[in-house]
Amino acid sequence: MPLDSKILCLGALDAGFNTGYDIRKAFEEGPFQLYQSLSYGSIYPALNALLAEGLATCTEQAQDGRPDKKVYAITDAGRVALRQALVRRFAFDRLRSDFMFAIAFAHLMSPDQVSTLLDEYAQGYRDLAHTLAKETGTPPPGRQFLLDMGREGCLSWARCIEEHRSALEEALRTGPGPDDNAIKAPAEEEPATPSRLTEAAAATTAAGSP
Amino acid sequence: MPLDSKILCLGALDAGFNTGYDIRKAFEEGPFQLYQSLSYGSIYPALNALLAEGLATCTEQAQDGRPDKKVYAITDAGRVALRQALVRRFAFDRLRSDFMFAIAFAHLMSPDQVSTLLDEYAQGYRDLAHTLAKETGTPPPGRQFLLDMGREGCLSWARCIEEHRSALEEALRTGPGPDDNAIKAPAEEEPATPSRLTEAAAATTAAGSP
DNA sequence: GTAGACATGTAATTCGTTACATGATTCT
DNA sequence: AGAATCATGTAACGAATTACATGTCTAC
Repeated sequence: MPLDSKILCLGALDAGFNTGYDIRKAFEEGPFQLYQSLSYGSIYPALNALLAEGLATCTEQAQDGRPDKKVYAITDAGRVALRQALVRRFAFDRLRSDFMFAIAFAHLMSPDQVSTLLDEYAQGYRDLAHTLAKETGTPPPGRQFLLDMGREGCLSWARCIEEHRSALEEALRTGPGPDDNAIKAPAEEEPATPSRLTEAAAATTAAGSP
Repeated sequence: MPLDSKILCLGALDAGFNTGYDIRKAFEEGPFQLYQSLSYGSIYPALNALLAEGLATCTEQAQDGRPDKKVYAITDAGRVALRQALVRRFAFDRLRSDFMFAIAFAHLMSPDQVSTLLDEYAQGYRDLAHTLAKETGTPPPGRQFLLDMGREGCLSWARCIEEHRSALEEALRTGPGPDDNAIKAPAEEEPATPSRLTEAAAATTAAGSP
């Protein structure tokens, strides 16, 4: 039972993001980007649900050039619900990292590919730290904590990569044939036919592109 | 297009986890726990798909007391498919942290609740680091990198919490009425009736429990 | 005796994302 | 002219978790 989209929206409203469009930005580029994600397809239905349950109010605002806006606000009932959700026991953090999983199989890649991957990965975290550093204003202590942890966490993760990559890259250079084991002796059970092989490779490539 | 369950299983097979049961442990308690998750409901169908596509082989093994085992092995075609998947451009890491999101709303909690939450959170990461430190053997350099990063990353995140919590806890003590804003002046638009209020609170509570 | 480890699998449900639909305005 | 920003919403789709179903053996 993780925090669901309704609670996430309620939190965003409490933090001062008051339209569907703004809420998405809060999770995409704003203070919550590191810790949760939420897209339009979840936000707008959630907002309507909150409205129906009396946890939020809405005032429509016509604008000069721009399309009409629906400005939402959290109600007292909404704050009660949010507080209630914050008392529950949380599922522990889950980092979904395709990068790290991939690096586990460095022995299947060329050393160059590994190095490029590590460059890109570390840079991604440094960029994230910079983005978070740009957040302005004087938020309440909790959100300040969020930003501080985000900045430092990203930087120290990037530093950690740089500290450990040399050992990895060294091991790949000196270790057993790093990349040449492309086709080892075929397994004796079920002799994978050439047709099967290409079929499988083609399927994988096709699945990746669209 | 994140790495899907088939690729994840392929990776686990390459890493030497060769039954559905073992693969789950690799993602639950083993070297991958920090970076990906996968449960039985995904693993067994994925394994059968890999078998059908010739990316893995399977030998059934009857056992003394225990139930029968299906021992899988990655094929050359499987290794090609895995390598192919590792070349793609990855979606950037996404940390799902209900803890951190909750702490953003520290101003809605009692200082005690915040402190308890932070204790629990930091301890969770220290425990994780210890679990990872217990991993034995001499894995290939990529998996060693995974373990090293995991241990240090968890520890430095825990340290980061301890370093920043004092500022947060201080701000909550000295700041504006920390917890007493339970019910502020009702919003003038849409005067939330008492019936609506309790209704909403009840609905939220009910939604959380089952 | 009862809880937990070992072991595999399926089906329903719950989610959320992606893509689509619409449309004016401003910046390049 | 074309791309990007602002702005809201829906429907189809995909993917994973949860719960269910089954059964033995060992350790407390």
